[in-house]
Amino acid sequence: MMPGKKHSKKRDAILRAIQSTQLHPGAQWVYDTLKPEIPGLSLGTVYRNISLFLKEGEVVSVGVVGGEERFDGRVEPHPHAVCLRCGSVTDIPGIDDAARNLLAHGGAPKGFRIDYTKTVFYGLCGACSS
Amino acid sequence: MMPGKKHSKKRDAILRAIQSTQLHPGAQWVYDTLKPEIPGLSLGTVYRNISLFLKEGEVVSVGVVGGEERFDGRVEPHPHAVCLRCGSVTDIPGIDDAARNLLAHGGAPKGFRIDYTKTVFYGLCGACSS
DNA sequence: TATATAATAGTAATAGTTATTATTATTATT
DNA sequence: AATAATAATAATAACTATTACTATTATATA
Repeated sequence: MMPGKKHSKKRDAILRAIQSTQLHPGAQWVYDTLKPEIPGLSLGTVYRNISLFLKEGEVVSVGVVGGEERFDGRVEPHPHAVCLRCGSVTDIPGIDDAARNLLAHGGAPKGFRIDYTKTVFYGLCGACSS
Repeated sequence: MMPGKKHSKKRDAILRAIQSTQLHPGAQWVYDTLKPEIPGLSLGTVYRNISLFLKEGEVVSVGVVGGEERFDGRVEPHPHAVCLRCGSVTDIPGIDDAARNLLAHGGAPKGFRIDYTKTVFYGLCGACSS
C-alpha cells in the first residue's frame, strides 16, 4: 500500500531494457532482447508498455528511423545523430538544447506554444563512412 | 532534344502540388488534391514520384507526423513546428540551421559525417492552443 | 480465501507504404 | 509518319509496423 511505481515484472524489464542500452532501440529489439529470459512475452505488451512510458515521460521517442520508431531512456533533451546507412542512433551529449529552444521562441509562428524540441543530425556513422 | 527536366504531366502536377502549399502535405493529401483534376491518378504514382523527388532533392521530408510522412517543397534547410494536437506543420523561417549545424560539428560522435540537420519544435499551434 | 482490478498472450485488424505486373504513353530511330 | 524501345502508369497485391480486441492469467484488496 506504500504509494510508488506500478509493478509488473514485464513492465519493469521493458523499461530497464530501454534504459540499459545506448542503441535507442525499437519495440522489436526490446522484444527480441527480453524474449530469451522472459519466454512468455508478447510484442503487444512491449508496445503497450512503451506507450505508457511515453505518456508518463519515462521514455522519449527519438523519431522514426527506417520506418521504425526508436526510443531513448535518457529523457533530458539532447540531439541525436542518425546514420542514413545502418540506421544507428547516437546520443550527442554536451550540447544543450535549451538555448536553441529559447533562440527559436522568437521565430516561432504566432501563437505557437513550444513544448519541446528535437534536433537530429543525419549522415554516416564512423563505421559506415570508413 | 534540349536537355531539361524529365517530363510527365502527372509527375509535374505532383511536384507542383507539393510546392504550392505550405501545409507540408503527405502522399494522401497530394492524391486527394489532384484526383479531381486528374481522375486517372493512382496513389502508387504519387508515392513513386515523391520518392524520385526525394532522391533528386526536389522535395524534402519533414518527418513522420501521426504515422504519415510529410513533405516540403522548400528544400533550403529550416526548422518546422509540429502541432501535437492537429498535426499541422509550419515553417519557421529566418532561423538559419547552418550555424546550429556548425556548432554541432564539435560535439558530433567520432567519425560521424553530418550531411544535414532537422530541427523540429513540438507544441500546440495557435488554433489549437486557444 | 474470495472478489475486484489490472496486465497479458495471442490473434486479428488497421494504415501507410512498397512491390508487381500488365497496360499505356512517351521518346527515339528509321 | 511508322515502328521499335523505353519509361510511366493503374490496379492490385503484398508487406510491415503498430494498434485493437478478447479471453485468460496474475495481482491486489478485503
